[in-house]
Amino acid sequence: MPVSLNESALLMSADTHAPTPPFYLTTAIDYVNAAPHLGHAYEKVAADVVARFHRLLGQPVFFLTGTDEHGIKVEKTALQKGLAPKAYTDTMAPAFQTTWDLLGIVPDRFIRTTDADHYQVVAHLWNTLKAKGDIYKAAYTGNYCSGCETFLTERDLNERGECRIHLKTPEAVQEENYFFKLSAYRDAIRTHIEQNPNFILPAFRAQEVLQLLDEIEDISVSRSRQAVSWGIPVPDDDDQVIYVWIDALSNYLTGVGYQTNAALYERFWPANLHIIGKDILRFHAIYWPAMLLSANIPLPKTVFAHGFINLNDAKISKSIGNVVAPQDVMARFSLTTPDPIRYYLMSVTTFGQDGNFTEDDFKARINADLANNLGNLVNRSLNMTVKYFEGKVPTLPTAPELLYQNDTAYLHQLTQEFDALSAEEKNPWKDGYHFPTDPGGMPYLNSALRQHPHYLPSRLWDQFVDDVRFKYACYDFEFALFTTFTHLVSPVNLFIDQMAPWSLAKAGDTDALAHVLYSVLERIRQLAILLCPVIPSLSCNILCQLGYAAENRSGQLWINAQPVTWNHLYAPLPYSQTLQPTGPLLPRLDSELAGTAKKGT
RNA sequence: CGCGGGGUGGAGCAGUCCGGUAGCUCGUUGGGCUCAUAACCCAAAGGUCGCAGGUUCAAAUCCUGCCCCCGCAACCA
Repeated sequence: MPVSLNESALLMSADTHAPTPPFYLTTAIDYVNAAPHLGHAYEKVAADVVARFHRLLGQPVFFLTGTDEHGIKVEKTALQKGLAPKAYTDTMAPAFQTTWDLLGIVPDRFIRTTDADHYQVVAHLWNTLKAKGDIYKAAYTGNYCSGCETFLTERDLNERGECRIHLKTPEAVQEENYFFKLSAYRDAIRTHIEQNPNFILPAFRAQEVLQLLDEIEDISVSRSRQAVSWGIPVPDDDDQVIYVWIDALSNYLTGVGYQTNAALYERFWPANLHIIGKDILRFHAIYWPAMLLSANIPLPKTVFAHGFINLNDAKISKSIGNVVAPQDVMARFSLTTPDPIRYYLMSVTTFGQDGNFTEDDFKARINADLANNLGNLVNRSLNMTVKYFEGKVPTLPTAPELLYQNDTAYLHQLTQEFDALSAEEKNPWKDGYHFPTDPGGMPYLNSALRQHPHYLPSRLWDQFVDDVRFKYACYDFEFALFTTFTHLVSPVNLFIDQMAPWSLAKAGDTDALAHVLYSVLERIRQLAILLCPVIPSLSCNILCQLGYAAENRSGQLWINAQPVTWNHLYAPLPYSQTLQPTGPLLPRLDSELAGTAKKGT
């Protein structure tokens, strides 16, 4: 049965009527000198979750990620391997693309800084800045290490000021380079940060940037061709090559067709969100806006600096040798879907803070939330429907289209009760995530369920659903997921225990049984949609098991060849739809089932 | 005296602004149920809230001093 959507009638939340403006987001582009690991994946997963969330809201989304391929390190590595730089990066870029593909990350474009249109954009931007008078030539003094044959930065030096690799004090070498008048934009950027509290997130990072601003000087934006030949040439100066800043940052413009695709560019620029690591905040919060201001291009709305994922409390690092690729995790746990990794990365820590990946914690979280709580809920519910209703969605007296708009006595009662709550209880998320509790210590929703087990519809449920949406919109993935599992998934399990459908079946109370199971299946359907930004393939699996023709492709879910949007939350499960149960959603990690799955794959 | 964040039951955290029975998730133990993936539901155990003083009838929460950890200060995702 096709899903019938009547938006105006079915929508419960007024603001889902809000217009759906385009949403453009980017990740940092990865330097191709090493293979992608869990840390790279973290940022891309987060970006993919944001992209899927905004697609779910019905917004046109453009999601850009890619690789940074120029520079001395790539040049040297290529040389060691006996390859031309481009030939070398041609072997590295696909490693990133296939890893993202494996993780279900679906960018709208994968940009490489070696792409032809990017050369065009960088040259254009350079000329624009130069025409503005913001690029000038001056002497650059750097710490040159003859062993490395390159300029070193502070971090390349040890406590004694020596090159960490060659243990030699680098010599101060001077060369003529082009500089960008960064200092000219100091005040404008400070003002912009102060007036736009969402420009740099989390907020404490904005404070750091404001401090940094006091110290900035003009930056060198080119290198001599002898020092670095692998890069985009400076227009009209064969001796100079554009250094990383202008080259790498401008990928965000190239990606949406700046100078090459006016329709795309005008639709999506300025970017809504640059997701970056905390290590490169300075460049995105100061250098990048300065260049854009100079070129008279509107600034991005938000730069979000995320933290790093540690591995067993240690920084992921080649020298420590604890680099773990997403593929390693999938192999270790015989995963057939990347969703556990996605779920773990998004729930392990508050986005913006550092997180920590350990095998034990991974196993514990995935088992507790995805296998036991959600997976078992799906499994037991479908199982009972097969057993008691021959695998078809039970039929209720009320037409499904009316479930979410009928002002039944029950809803009336619930509404009254809800309205009687104090303001604080109605908005449990004010300030510090307060959990209103009944005297038994359970969250209020559970208390309500005890008293009103036939809880379709439920304003409390919708309250939490709205809260989940709000948390996603704020990039608070941890709490979006926490709320989903604690206040939405768990209560459905509780509901089943309270109603004991197996007892109803024995007593032959078919009406009550139908109501209970329909309610449960309908909630499961909603949960699949709510969770799809993070665990799209499991969500798709659930919808398929519920009997829908569902697909997970192009970075979103589809039902009957239509993209799933937030409105689908209130397009209830059709009666009599035939379920297609396929067994446990996700085997417990390290369980016998997991072992079986291992043999199977 | 650089700026900022933090030290709460086994783990990870909330609560601190606006003092008043110490809360959540996971884990552990016991019980229940049987539809289910050793699952689900219920209950219990477990903390002198970094240390020392002070204010107060009352301090995790306010004041003072001290100890420890972490982030930022030109390119490590």
